[in-house]
Amino acid sequence: MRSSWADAVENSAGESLDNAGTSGGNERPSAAARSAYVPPHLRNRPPVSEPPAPSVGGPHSFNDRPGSGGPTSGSRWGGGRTEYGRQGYGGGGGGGRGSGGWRGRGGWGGKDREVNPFGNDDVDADAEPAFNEQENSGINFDAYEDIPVETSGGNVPPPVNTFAEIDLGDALNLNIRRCKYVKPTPVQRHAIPISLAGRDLMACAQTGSGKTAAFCFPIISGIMKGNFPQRPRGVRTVFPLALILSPTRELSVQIHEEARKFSYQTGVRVVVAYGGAPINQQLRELERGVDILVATPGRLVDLLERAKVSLQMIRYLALDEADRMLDMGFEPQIRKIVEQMDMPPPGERQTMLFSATFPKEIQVKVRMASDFLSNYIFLAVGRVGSSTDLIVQRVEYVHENDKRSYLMDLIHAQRANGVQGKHALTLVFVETKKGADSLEHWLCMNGFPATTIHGDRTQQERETALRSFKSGNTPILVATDVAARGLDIPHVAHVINFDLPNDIDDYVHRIGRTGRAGKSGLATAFFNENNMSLAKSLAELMKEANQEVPDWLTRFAGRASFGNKGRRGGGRFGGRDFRRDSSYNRGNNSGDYHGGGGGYGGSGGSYGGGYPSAWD
DNA sequence: AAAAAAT
Repeated sequence: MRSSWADAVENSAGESLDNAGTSGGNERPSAAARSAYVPPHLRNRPPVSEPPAPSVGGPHSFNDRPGSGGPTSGSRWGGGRTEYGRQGYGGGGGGGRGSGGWRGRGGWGGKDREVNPFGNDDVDADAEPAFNEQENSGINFDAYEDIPVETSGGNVPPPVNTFAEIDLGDALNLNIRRCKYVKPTPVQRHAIPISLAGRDLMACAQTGSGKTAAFCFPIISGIMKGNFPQRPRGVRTVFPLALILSPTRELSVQIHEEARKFSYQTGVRVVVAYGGAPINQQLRELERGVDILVATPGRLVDLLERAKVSLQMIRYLALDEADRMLDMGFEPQIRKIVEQMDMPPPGERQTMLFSATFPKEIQVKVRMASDFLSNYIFLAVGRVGSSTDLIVQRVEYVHENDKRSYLMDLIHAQRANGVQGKHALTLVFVETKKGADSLEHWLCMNGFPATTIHGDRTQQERETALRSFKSGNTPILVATDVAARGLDIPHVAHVINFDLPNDIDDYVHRIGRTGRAGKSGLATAFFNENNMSLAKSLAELMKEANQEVPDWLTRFAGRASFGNKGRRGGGRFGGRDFRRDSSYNRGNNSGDYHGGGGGYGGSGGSYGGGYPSAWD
């Protein structure tokens, strides 16, 4: 009954933007309207009219590598980009509030004016934003109806239904309109009031559901309205008020781009710092003043050790992809930043942890209740577009040696169906950096325009590859897990797990690169004997998302001898508050959380032993 | 075991 590869791709690719699978949908934009959609983060770019004509040099002509004859975008620091570091605009400039900190030195005034991150369609801050586009927000809100929401902790502020209900301030409200956000997504509805109330937060919301805005809005609003002590001047150290950490450089860049839009003409300045790029330009940006610093951990530690940045004025700390930030590889760095530098302790700062997944092990191991958070609220918003029916998930048994030929079938089917191109991007995940290079080379040799992103490439190559993919010039991107989390790439129609990850959470994040903003997508996985440890959790995840689970996978999942772990308390939500798990409210663990960090509010008693665990 | 993240 299951159809062939080619059928699978044809069927899903043709409808991948239409078969959202939810009821209603009568207001879904037409195909024509959709193709006119320009995602927020691309609206300030020069229009990509036509891809450069492929040079006659063969398959490599689409490659973005140096000397390959592909499109040559300017490098971030090579002067090719126009949206950064423009000088000589004359004086004036925005600055919603004229007090305090670096603004005393001139703020946006002086030589440079704040560059409009919304591009040319927004000529004047006072003018009515252009609302003549077909789409309103790019978000399919039909997909967000009846999302299960779980909150726990004491005195949880009630959710809001509109942005108007929240007093975020005029300047920020204007930017929300410029972003064409008409109403908050579920995670925003719940998280923003919690955050505005000053509460710490651990938030689980599925991929593509608007987490960035959920933590940016309260931070920007708080900085605009807050009265902060004058920050030291005349020293070469800068004192940001907010810190946003993320696990990859590209994600930090993306968060920075979003945050710049949200903070446009609010007087709040956002700066990004990450490795692999020359530090001097980042230092110059910092010295011009910084309220919100977006950074990757390594570069931030470097800046702290050089005393270029001090965290002693931090009032807001946000960890995006927080479970990744606190896993084995990152935890020491994060602890150093959060606990061993000059950052104020929990309670004196507001801490927000966001992720689409929150394995219980992370919550427990790091003991975030007492280490990172103070009297926090746990929020879980059911997955939309990630492991729901918004993403059609397929898994096929493919031996290692057959993978390339299967991949070729998939891509051929897409091309034959005429859906390859700018609006049907294919993201292929592999396990290793070498594997990524090798597969990219093979695809190019076979006439398929592919590029690759992984940690062995230079930062310039990585960013060029991502741009080339996003623009559709190179509609196939081969990636390692560096691209698994957080990246918002519109028009990814198909995620292929050429090599499956070992961890089901990584799978969730990977397939979440499609089905963004309530749109649907397709995810295909190649499964073989090397992936047995994933069988049980994968089968459970797919079943939970109403996906068709092949019989052979169900059989593998049932064999305990494979050391299957199952889904670690994932359940209907992206995660759950470990405080609700009875096993952590008994025995020697309980003291860590009830006695340690000041508890978690008045309703704590209801989480005593014996709480029925519907998810374990 | 691999990937990511400072130089």
